[in-house]
Amino acid sequence: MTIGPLSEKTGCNIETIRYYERIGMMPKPPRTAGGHRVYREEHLKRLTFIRRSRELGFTLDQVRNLLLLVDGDDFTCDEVKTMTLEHADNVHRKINDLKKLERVLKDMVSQCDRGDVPDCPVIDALFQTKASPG
Amino acid sequence: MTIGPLSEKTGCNIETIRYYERIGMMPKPPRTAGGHRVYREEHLKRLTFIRRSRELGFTLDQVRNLLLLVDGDDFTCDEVKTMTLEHADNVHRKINDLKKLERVLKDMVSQCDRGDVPDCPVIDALFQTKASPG
DNA sequence: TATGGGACCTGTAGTTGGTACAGGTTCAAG
DNA sequence: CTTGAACCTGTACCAACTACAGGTCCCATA
Repeated sequence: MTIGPLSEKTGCNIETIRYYERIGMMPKPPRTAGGHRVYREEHLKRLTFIRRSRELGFTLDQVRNLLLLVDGDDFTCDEVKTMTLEHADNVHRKINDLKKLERVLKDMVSQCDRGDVPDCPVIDALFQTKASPG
Repeated sequence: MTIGPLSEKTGCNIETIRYYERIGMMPKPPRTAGGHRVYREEHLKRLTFIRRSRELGFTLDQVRNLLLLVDGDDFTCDEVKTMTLEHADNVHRKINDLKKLERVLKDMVSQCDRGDVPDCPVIDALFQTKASPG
C-alpha cells in the first residue's frame, strides 16, 4: 500500500501522514527502489489509532504517551484510564466555559431587541472590561 | 502612559500589545524622543475592546471586522448582531460536539470498571475507526 | 519501447494567536 | 552620574497541520 491508499483508508491527509513520520509519530516505512513509501497493516492500525485519538481531542503529546503504553506490552489499564479521565475532565471544563460564554453572547444580543437603544449594546458591552453585574 | 501600565490596565501581555501593533490591530502610537511608545485613553479603550472580544472567543479576524464597524461611524447595530449571533451559533455547536465527546470518553472509561476484561477497553476503542453502535 | 499523466518525492513557508528570548537602549530615581 | 528597571528590535518558537514549488517515479496504454 502506498501513501495514497493509506490516506484514503484512514481519512488522513497525505501531508499529515508525512508530517507524522517527520515528528516520529509514525515509523519510517520501507521504500520502493524509486523512493515511494510502502505501508502495511500495522501502519494502517497505528495511524487509525492516532487519528481516532486526535478526533477524541487528545493532543499529539498525549497520543505519544498512549502509544508508548501500547508499544511496551506492560502498560496497565489504570494508566490509560487515568489519562482518559483527566482528558474527560478537561473537556467537561471546556464545556462549562463555553456555556458561560454562550450566555454572555445571548444576553448581549437580547439587548438589541429592546428597540429604543441609541447605540449598539453589543459594542458597548465589548468596551466594558468585564461582565455586567448580575 | 507607556506600554507597561497599558499592559497592566488591560491584562494584556506587553509582547501581545506589540504583536497587535505589528499586525495592524492597534494603531502605531507616538513615541518619546528615545523611542518608547506613548499611549492615551483611546488606545486603552481599543485594547480593552480587543481583549474583551477575544475573551468572548471572537477570532482576531472577527475582531478586525467589529473594529471596522466601530471605526466607521455608520455601522448598523444589525450587522453587529448578525456577527454575534453567528458566533453564538458556533459556540453552541462546539458545546454539542464536546458533549458527544465527553460521552464517548466516559463510556470508554466505564468499560474499565467491569473488572474482568483481559485488555484495556480504552485502547481497544482507540483502535476502532468509529464510535461503537447503539 | 516510448509516452503521458497521475501519484509520489523533498523542502520550505504559511496558518492562528500569541510567547520567549537575545542583545541592546532609554528613562528616572537617588 | 550611576544604576537597574523598563523599554526597544528582531528573530525564533509553540501546536497541528496545510499548501505549495519544483522535481521524480510508476504503470497503463499505444
